[in-house]
Amino acid sequence: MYGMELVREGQNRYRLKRSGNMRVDGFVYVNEYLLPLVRRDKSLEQLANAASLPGVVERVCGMPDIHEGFGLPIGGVMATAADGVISAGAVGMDINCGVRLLATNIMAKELKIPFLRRLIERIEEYVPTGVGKKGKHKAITGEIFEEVVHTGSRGIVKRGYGRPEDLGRTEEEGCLSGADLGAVSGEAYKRGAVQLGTLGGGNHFIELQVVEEVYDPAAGKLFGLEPGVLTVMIHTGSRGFGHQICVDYSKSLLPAARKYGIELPDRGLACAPADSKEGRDYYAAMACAVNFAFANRQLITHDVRCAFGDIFGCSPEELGLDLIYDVAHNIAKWEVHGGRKVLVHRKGATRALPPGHPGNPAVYRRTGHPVLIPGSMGTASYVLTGTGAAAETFYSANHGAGRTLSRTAAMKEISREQFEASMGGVLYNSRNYKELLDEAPGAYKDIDQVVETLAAINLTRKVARLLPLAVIKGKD
DNA sequence: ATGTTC
Repeated sequence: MYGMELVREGQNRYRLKRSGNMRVDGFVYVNEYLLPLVRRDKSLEQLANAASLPGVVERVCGMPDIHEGFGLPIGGVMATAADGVISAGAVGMDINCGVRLLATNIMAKELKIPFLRRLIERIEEYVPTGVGKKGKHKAITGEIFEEVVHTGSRGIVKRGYGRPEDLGRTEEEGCLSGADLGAVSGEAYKRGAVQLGTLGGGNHFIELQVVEEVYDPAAGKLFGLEPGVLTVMIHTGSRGFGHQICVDYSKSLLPAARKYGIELPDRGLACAPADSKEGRDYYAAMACAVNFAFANRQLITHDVRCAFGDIFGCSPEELGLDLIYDVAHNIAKWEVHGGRKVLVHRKGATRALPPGHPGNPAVYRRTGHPVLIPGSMGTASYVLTGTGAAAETFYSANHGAGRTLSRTAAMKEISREQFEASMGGVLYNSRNYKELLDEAPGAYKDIDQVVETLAAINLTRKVARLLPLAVIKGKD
């Protein structure tokens, strides 16, 4: 359909030149290791498709962890003007899939392997994991769910599941405004109302980690990250609730696009003008799922703190377990870029505001907020900060390692020996390695390469590298 | 990602 011509624009940056119906160019950020990977699937074609949508501004961006998705590639950023479109497929199935990181005041080397195992077993007693699981908190009723989709983390913290300071350490303070449950289908309501406080499956996890290296001691100190410290990373999203909202609106935005005379390059990019009834409805429903996901991670944080308190035999407060930050990886948000208000769709991309930007929480104004990048199970994760130079990506960074094998390919191609070797002794909760093969480190790109690609050209700054000790994955 | 082939 398009030539997919990539022109090198200096180190690690390639321009996807405008052709066909594209309204803007694309920037794709890859190094020598990642460049061949980006051509193995339909990522570039999907990026070009997004660049053809009405109202798209400046450029579409492909992060180093880019891979083929539904509509927009995962690792894609698209910003649209106030008179442009909003697209459900450009946010993704798992709305506000995201990550939060807790810092303890415990030195990881003090913990023996049997103790770590007891810790993850106790966390699993609190947090249901796996596809289709329902929440355990009897007090979290349908009524609370209805409030939470409008108030996000706030509705959870005010009931005692968290600390007031957690809110200021969450993107959007844990609540995206404009949510309206009236825009959500009965089906989505039914699936979501019972899933608060559940981890889910796929790439979601709770991981115990140790700070291996700190690159920026000043930022590290502010974040509570010093070498040897035990951290907890929580990666989950809006579960069946966000999934159903994406499915519902990907369908209903098809006739809407026709109605407004929008030529769709791909059904996966079904969209409507952001300022239309259909577009506003999607935004209102998406915001419900965003708030659900913030609340979900908040409730799980509470459960993790309880589990630590149980196993250490003290109050969780004595162990630190402070929230460092919580970031969204799949979201569309109104932001000001280049002096105008645009709707930034980030799908598998992390907001990365620069130091001094007023959108940072007060506590992180000087450094820029922490940018949390989970690696695959068994491999390192990173904490970064944004830079002023990243204005060209609408202040966005990559969101993880990014897949290199599909789930089915990974199940078929990775042997038990390869799996165990790649895990390097990291504890995991599953009794059967086969349940985890689709998430094996070998199914993902090299996280160090992905992170270095943006850091090398000053689009991010590395703060710390974290190594996994024990991981809880969703399983049946 | 997902009541994973509603």
